[in-house]
Amino acid sequence: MSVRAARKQRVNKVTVKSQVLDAELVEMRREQIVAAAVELFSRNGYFKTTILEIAQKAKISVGLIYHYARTKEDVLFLTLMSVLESYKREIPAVDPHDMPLESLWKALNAYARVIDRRRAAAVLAYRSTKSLPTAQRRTIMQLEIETNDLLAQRVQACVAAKLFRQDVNVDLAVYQLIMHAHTWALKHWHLKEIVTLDEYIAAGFESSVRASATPAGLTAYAKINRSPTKR
Amino acid sequence: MSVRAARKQRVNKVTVKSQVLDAELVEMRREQIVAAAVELFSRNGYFKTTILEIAQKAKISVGLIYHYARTKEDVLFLTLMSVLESYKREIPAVDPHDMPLESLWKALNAYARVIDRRRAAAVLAYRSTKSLPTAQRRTIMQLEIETNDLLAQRVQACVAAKLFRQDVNVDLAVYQLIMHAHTWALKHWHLKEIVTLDEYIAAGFESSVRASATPAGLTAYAKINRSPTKR
DNA sequence: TCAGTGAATGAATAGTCATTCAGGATGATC
DNA sequence: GATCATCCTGAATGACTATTCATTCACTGA
Repeated sequence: MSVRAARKQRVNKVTVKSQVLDAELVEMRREQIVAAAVELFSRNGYFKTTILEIAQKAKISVGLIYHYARTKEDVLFLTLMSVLESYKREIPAVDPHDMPLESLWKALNAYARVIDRRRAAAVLAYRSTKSLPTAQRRTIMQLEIETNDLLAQRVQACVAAKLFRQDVNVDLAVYQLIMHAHTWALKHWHLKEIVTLDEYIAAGFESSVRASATPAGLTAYAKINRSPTKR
Repeated sequence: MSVRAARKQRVNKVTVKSQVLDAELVEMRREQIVAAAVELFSRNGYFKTTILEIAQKAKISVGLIYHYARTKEDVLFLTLMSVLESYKREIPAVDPHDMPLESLWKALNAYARVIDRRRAAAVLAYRSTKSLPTAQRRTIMQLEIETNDLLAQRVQACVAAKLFRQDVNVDLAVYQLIMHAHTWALKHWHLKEIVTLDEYIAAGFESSVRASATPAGLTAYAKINRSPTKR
């Protein structure tokens, strides 16, 4: 658990109210709405997308959207939550057979690859989070921290195993990894010209290891680097 | 000059037309408008900011804005160009007395510090560039590349001096430095809790050096790291 | 068959805001 | 002091769109 997470404030779970009672139906309809919204928001931005367009793409009426979300902002919130949750979900649980460095490598890989698959959505999060009311924005940030913690645990394990120096700032190291992945989406227009995704991920991991590892850690890294685990 | 820049397409200089003839006046008024716009766009976002608000903050009439810009999008373009130009301007010329690594360090420092001073504006660029018509967006990207080239030259110098390995991907290394600085603005809400700006810049530089340097480079780095140049 | 309930519809409402334009002000030139 | 060029103003226009709500629909159970 990261320093930051340890002293996180209690955040009230922010939920979006629905007029519809059937929970299963609510989930289904919201998925439908969110699927349409992700696409339109990603392509045209939040403000240029109209509720009518979302309704049409989701094949429901304008009015129905307002049975499942109170405002357009609610739709944005549901959309961003769905995106960020998919990122978090994608990071695999720690495989107890894996060495700490391997485990970190796998997590970074998985994370960077979801970002790659949903690049437009990743950019959307940067463009639009600020358009949310404070409470909802905080919930988004909270989710981001929870996702980071999944990486933080693995970095921490590397420190514990003396593969990383004892004085590394775990939180900062995690942020560098996370942002490396985000950058792939944010600057894809340029990066795609100079490296492949695989090279890019490998370069980011190498940077991170070189910056933090002990001699033992570097040896372990050299081993991973040769093995087929690193596909 | 970076690989990318070498094969850049010729980009027609995109300019915003003005009804007013006096060039000096145009510059003055636009500065006035942009100053107001940066503040409002940064705080409230492009779409939530109205032309009326900009006019009031700039202490001119709504109509006058339309003498100096054809559309609201033009105002956004002028605003973003002004921000990015200020970033570029801030990177000092290479001091011929400096060693290559020192020169790179100074550039990163200067860059990260402008970003810090104008954090909200840096975030604005990420939020709003996509709201621009294609031609203008391309001009913005072009300016970003030109700024990166100022760092690329210095990284290249490190390679030439055999302080960095011959096989480093200069363009990629530059992007990591640039994004490190941007991240300070994008994730300031979290980073400010875990490091100071100085620590943050130093950490980014160290990562970069550790990732790219030859043994000679590491020695040179250790020297800089002790010297007072690194304020 | 029918009353009752929750879902779904989409036209109407109510506001907002970018953009225009008819008309002033100022100062230079003749 | 009349004419013209240039700059400036802000009320009026015309679109656009989030949100509402009166109605309709579909189903359930008795």
